[in-house]
This record gives sequence, C-alpha cells and structure tokens, in this order.
Amino acid sequence: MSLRYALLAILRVGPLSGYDLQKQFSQSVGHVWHAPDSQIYPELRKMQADGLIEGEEQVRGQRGMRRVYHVTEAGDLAYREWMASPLDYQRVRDPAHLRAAYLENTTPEAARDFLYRHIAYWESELEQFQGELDHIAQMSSAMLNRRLEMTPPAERESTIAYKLFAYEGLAEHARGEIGWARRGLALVDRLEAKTKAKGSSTDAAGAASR
Amino acid sequence: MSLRYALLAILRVGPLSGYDLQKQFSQSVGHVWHAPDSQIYPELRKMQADGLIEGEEQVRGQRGMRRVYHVTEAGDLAYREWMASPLDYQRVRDPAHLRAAYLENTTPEAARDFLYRHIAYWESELEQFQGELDHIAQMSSAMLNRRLEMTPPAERESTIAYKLFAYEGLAEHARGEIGWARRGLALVDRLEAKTKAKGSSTDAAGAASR
DNA sequence: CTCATCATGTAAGGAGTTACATGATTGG
DNA sequence: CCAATCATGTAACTCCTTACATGATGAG
Repeated sequence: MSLRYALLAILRVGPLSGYDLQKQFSQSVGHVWHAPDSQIYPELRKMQADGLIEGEEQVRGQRGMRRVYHVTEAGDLAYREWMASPLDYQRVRDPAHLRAAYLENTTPEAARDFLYRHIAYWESELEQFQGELDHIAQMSSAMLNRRLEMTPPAERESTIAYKLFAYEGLAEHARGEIGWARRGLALVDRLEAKTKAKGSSTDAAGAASR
Repeated sequence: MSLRYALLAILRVGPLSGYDLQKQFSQSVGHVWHAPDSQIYPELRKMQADGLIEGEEQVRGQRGMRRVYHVTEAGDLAYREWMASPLDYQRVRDPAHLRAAYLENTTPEAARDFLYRHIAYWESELEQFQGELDHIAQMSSAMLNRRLEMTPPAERESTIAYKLFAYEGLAEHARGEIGWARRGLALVDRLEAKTKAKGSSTDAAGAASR
C-alpha cells in the first residue's frame, strides 16, 4: 500500500502528469521504492477513483493528450494520516541471507561467485546512494529543487536533513552488506583450506554437497 | 521463486510432512524467508507436480493421514543448480526509508513515534537473531541437529560456520537500523529546537506540514 | 470429554512483474 | 524524415496475504 503514498509525496509538491511523475519517481523515491510505469498509471486511476487525486486533461499539439494530476484535500489528509500511522513492516524475504545460510551445499567456487556478485550489487547501490547524497548536499536534484521552491525557507533545512538522513541509512546498509560478503569470502577460503588439508580421499567435486 | 528452494533445503536433509516442514521452516529459514502454511501446502503440491519431490501417504490412527515428502533426484539437481546460479535481487521496496525521506511532512511527535517503533521492531528482530546464534553455537537448534546427524563429520564445521555467518549478517543489519533510528531521534530534536527558537509566529500544529 | 496439537487445505483479493501495444510530437 | 522521447496504457501471470474451513488424534 506504500506505493500510493510515495506517489502522493511527490504529487503534493505540485501537479504532474503520469509520465513526469514516473520520471521524478525513478530519480528520487525510486531508490527506495521501485515501481514500473505499468504499475503507476493504473494506480493513479485508482487513486482518482478513491478521490485522493484529480486529473485534468490537457491538449498537446493537435491530437496529443496528457492528464495532469493534483492532490485533493482528501488526498492530502490521507497522506498525513499515513505519515502519522505506524508503518507495517513486511515479512522478511531475503534471498541473499537464505542462500548464505546454506552455502555448505555448493562448491567453494559457487559460494565465492555468489559473494562477489553480492559485493558488486551493493557497490552499485552504494554508488547510487552516494550520488544522491551529493545531489542533496548540492541541492541540485531536480525533484528536490522543485520541492524547495515550493517550500517556505524555514522548512528547507528539515527537508534536506531528512533526505540526507534517509540516504545515509541506505548507504550504511550497503556498506554493511559489502563488509559482510567480504568476510564471507575469507570464510570460504578458510573452510576450503581445511577440507583440502584433511579429506584428500574424497574427490574434489563430490565433496561439495550431498 | 526462492520459496521452493528454501523448502528443498530443509527437505534435502530428510523426508518430512507438510506440517513438520512448516514447523521447521518457521524455526529456521523462517527468520530469513517468511511463508505461511497456506502458501507451503500448495507449493509442495506444485513441487510434486514438477517432479522435485514425492509424497508418500501414511496412515495415522484410524482415519488420520499425512503426506511425507522426500526430494527426488531431479529436485536435488534443481536445488544445486539454484545454489550455483546468480541470485535475482528483488527491487527495493523499503517503507521505512521511504517514510524517513519525507519526515518533514509530519509532526516531530509522529516522527519520533515512527523512529521508536523502528527501534523496537529491529530490537525484537535482533533478539531473535541473537537467540539463533546462541542455538547454533550450542548446536542445539532442532533443525540443525537433524542436519548434523545426517552430515559427515567433515562437513559439520562448514554447516555451522555458514549458519553463523548468515545470522551474524542479519544481526549486524539489525544493529545498523537501530543506530540509524537513534541518530534520527537526535535529528528530530535538533530540528525541533531550531524551529521553536525561530518561527514563534506560526502556530505549533500548522507549522508541521503543507 | 475436552483441549492442544496434528494435519491439510481453499478462496478471494492485492501487489508486482514481464511482455506487449500504440501512437503523437519535437528537434535535428 | 527519422529518432528520441513524450504519453498512456492492457493482459497474463506469479507471488503473497488474509480469512476461512474442517476434522483427527492423543494426553490429561
């Protein structure tokens, strides 16, 4: 259910078309809540049906058309109620730690491969977070600028401070995952060294699993 | 798609009924991959249809019945192929960091409330992880014991080592979230102090949002 | 006899994914 | 005139959630 509140958070700043919204989304909230356009368009329709937003049709060129949505009072209220309500945490579903818990069932090579990919994944995430942090620090993020223009000067500081806070948390998490996977690589090495030292009777491939 | 591999990981150790599997699941893998029984039973049927497992019907008392599943060769192969294949990372969908990024849209009280709950949530998770870590260290976890009995002594060490590795990663993450939320509380205080110091013209309630 | 636990599900709906589908406008 | 990008979706499918449904067995 968070998708609609993520959309409201952006729309509250000012009216946008589904297309623009989707772009703003992927550049800002998208780091924290992914949504493809095939999910955004229908959700906007549903939100309109629920009275949270209203769409105005605008002509574009000769036959082109776009629907620009703005938040209604009901939508603003719903958003603020959500912000003040306890978050519902989803159940854990963590493929990486699931696999990590059973790495003894595969070869050291496959285990390392998994850990290398894990590092690569989180390094790329970390880069993105760091990029966002830089943008926020420079106040040059498009979405943030739009936001800041509409915001009374007194609130600008907290707007920026909370964005930094959120992205710092994400970056920290990414660094944690990278460190964890690195320690995992060392563990694979250690365990492999031990099995090689002892069990030289069983063959290398068959020793991995079963 | 990870559910079936989580189930295979447990079933590979030895045959279990859906009911027993579900219990083992919630005590071990459940910390990493949640699945309710209403999802497990149908999934087992599907896995049987796909030839990954086979169920034997056993009578229990006069009319009672239970189906005990064991992994087929195809299932074992599928499991090992999954273990050696790259993991597919799901798209981010992180309600807590989503909300954190927009905390300027609510009152300091609601912001603190959110952060307190976040701390409470992760402290409870941390406790569970730490409990599991203790169990593993003592080799007293039911599921792990069963696993260890079936395992040649040479592999026991790595079985335990990888479980510790996985849960240490989870515990670390939990501690990270707690630390982050604590810093968030300090930030809320700091921002509130500033707004109170300056903007005494606008009323307290209305100053929060809009 | 009654309650905990064993045992196995169905049904409806929401959320998200992937692939497909179509056409208009604008800048070079 | 052609490509990029603006613009808006649908359809089929999987996965997951929530609630409901039912009955047997064994211990006290």
